[in-house]
Amino acid sequence: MTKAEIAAVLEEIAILLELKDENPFKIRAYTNAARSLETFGGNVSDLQDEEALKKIPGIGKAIAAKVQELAETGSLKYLEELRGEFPAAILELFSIPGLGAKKIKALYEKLQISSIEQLQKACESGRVAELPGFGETTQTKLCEAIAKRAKHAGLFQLGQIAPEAETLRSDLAAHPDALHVDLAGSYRRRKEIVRDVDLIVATKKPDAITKFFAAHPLVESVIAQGSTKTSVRLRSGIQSDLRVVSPAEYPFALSYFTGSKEHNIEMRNRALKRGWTLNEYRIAPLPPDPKARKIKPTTKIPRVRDEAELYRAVDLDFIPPELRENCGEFEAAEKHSIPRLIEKENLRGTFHCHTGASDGHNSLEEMAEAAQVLGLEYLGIADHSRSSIQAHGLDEAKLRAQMATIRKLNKKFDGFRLFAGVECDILRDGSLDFPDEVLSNLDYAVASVHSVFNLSEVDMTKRIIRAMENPFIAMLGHPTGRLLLKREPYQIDIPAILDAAAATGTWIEINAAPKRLDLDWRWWPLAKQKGVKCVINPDAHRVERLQDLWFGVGVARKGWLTKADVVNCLPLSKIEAELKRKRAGTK
DNA sequence: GCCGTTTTCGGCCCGACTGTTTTCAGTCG
Repeated sequence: MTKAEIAAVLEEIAILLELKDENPFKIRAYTNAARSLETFGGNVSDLQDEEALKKIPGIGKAIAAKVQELAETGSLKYLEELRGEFPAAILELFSIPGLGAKKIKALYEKLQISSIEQLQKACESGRVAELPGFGETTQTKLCEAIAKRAKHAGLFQLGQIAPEAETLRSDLAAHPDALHVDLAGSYRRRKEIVRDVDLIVATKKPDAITKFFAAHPLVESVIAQGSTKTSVRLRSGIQSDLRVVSPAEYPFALSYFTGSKEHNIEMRNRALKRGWTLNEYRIAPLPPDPKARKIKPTTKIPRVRDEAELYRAVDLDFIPPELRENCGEFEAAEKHSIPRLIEKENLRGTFHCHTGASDGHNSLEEMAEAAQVLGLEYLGIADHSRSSIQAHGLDEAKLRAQMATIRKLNKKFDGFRLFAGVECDILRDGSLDFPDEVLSNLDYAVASVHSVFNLSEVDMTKRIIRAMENPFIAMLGHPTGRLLLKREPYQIDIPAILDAAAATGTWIEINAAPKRLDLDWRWWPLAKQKGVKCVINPDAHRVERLQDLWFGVGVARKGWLTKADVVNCLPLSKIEAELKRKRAGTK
């Protein structure tokens, strides 16, 4: 069982406990444990050691034993017992907005409804509106929600919604009554998957901003509208929430709605320890507790005009939004050891791009031109190799021809260079699609898996490590092969891959295409610790997509990487020597 | 069920919005 699968089981337990009307804090404990496990950087094999498990925050004795049982046997008796108490389809009701555990329980007990289909019938016959706590409006809304369910599946790739999010931000920022505007939420934290788009606006005229937002051309329908919060559905199907606050409240609102939830809880705890209460509007002194035996000393509340001052108020250095996942950022901010994270401007070139020669859309000249417009000093061309038939992979002759064209083009450039490479398929047994004498003529090669995804973890790991051991493979492309929200990663032992990368001097790619963002940010602190170098590549198949590098930088920042960790932050004058290092045997 | 500078029991973030109520429960983030 994978980590993600085990986390999903814990989530399911939480939902079933909710249906049983269990102690809400017990429910939260399971939800917390699931989240904590998802962000845990270790290996699945670590999950079989109860002592190691208990060190993960939010996992204590009881949950550790359950995770261990899952990791060892692939099933869990406790879960089976819980599942036995409700029909299986009842869980799908949680995907309907407006329905939570209490209402679902009422529907089940009073009307024996345990699936979306049954709910739809009951709504149509008017039986739902008759239940206590329900009404005509609720019944109509449920009907609408069921009809729209497929379109609003609720999860989106970051890159899918970035254009809409940025448009809303800039249009709100241009409004004369908007004093500050920011995108918050998981978008600001650069999570690879987002559920909604959060916007915070500081203003003295909240009504004007709210009206402007609700009437924006990107808004399809208004879900809820109050004095401080407006929720809408955008044309793409994603939900967007706007909060309007006063300028004084702005830093608190921005911080609060940026999250993550786990990060916020820790922030509040830190405020509580100082005798304050922190919410989305302000820091205030704690109201006196009549039960307290002695009066708690209160620290003077400092002035907070921006997020940096908010962190300073609780004795922390500023924490960049990408790190706010409660994964060690508080310890680092306390010790003044938050690294200076990589920025988009640090990138000087990139390596994994395609042209019309394989499955891309633009010529070498067009790709080179676009890279220069972005301010890059070099661009590596890595079209597909011959085995990738579906992507019109290049045979040896075509590859040689492309190489010759690149050499010729390079004579014309001033202060810019194209590197001739290939995205070489890793075949089933770990051998490469081209022999060494072909690879050795290129400036570099990316090795990637594009076929036979269903090997066992052991075989897949061996296969990829064998490819990495080839001296002409400079970097490993999209290491897990995942397609976000579409295809699961293949089974692979990432720590072993990282060890091999460190031992062979092979760079690991952050594939910046929004559908991949692979290798995932959660692994990079471990990679860095092992001395593995990162390379951020857009895997661009057309000129516009070179800009996906921005998403890759977001992943690197979430992975705590600095410009020293990312090889393509090196200028043209230094990168060539780095490319030759591995094939020369000097790592 | 987890956790610990109010610590091994007794807390556990908390405010906005909606709809069904007539002061609040449920849902959501």
